[in-house]
Amino acid sequence: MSSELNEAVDKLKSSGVRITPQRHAILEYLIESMSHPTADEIYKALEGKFPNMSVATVYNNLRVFKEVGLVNEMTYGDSSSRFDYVTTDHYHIICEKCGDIKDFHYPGLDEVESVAEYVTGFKVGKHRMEVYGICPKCQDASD
Amino acid sequence: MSSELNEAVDKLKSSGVRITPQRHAILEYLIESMSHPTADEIYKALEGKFPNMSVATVYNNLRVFKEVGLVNEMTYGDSSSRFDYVTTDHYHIICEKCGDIKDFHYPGLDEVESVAEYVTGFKVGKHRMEVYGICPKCQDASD
DNA sequence: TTCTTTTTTTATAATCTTTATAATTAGTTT
DNA sequence: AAACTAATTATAAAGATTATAAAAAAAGAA
Repeated sequence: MSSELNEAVDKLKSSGVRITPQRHAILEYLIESMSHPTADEIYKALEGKFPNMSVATVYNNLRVFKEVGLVNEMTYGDSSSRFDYVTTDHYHIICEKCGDIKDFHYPGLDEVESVAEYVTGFKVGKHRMEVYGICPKCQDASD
Repeated sequence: MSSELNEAVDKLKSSGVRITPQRHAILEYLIESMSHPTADEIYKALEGKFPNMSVATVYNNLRVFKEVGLVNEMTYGDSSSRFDYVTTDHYHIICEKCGDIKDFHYPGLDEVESVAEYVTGFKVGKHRMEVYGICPKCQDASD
């Protein structure tokens, strides 16, 4: 079991959340797969291990993880949300052709937050940013 | 009729898009309301003028406007997309309590785009950013 | 352990947003 | 006006997510 998974489980326990087999498996998948799956992808990926698991369980637990701060929900124009296991600060870059999502690191946009706060009078909590473009694979494909 | 609406109509005409009464009304609402309405809000707002208009018409035309570049679709975790009439470059700040969305100006994040491009090998096209916080009204309300 | 209580999961139905389809209507072109 | 094209309407369908109630599992108390 990866140390990240251990930490996540500890964080859940200390928040008073029970670790059920389903929860463990969903968390594990989120961490190990290193991807940004939809709820349905998670559901399908765990079908083998839990043939009787309900989609509702996936959604319910993703919500629980979100509330604890372990998971981030990301929404794009198309269809379904994607879920991202929260690690160190990073942003996402998304391919407009194939939909692939990659992480990239960049210092937090603190200045934007303070300007926004000053200009609008809002009390700023967080921000969201993504970059869109064409991934290397799709660039090659169109040659 | 506002000059912005005129410009928008011209842009549509020169893109070969017919100006139907419904299209005109949807555009007008987007520009004059100064808000970030959902498709359904637009539909309801125009019920008086067009009692027989179909929701599909709203969606269809929002897509047309998007393709021409007049309108931006914004998706958040909750329910439905919001549509923003594209004016000068601006970002959005969103109240986490009441959902209110305000514009604020900030220079485009060109550096983030180039870093992302360099690090990931993507060919970058655009980015998206929003700031989240609590609006002045909701701050007062919780005193 | 056994009983009781609470939480979680399952199965299913319902809701809501968005898209697809086919028929009708409106607008353009000749 | 006739023919053609595009837009709108009405409706159904699809897809994602949430709600509900019953069953199962886990935790706590006696």
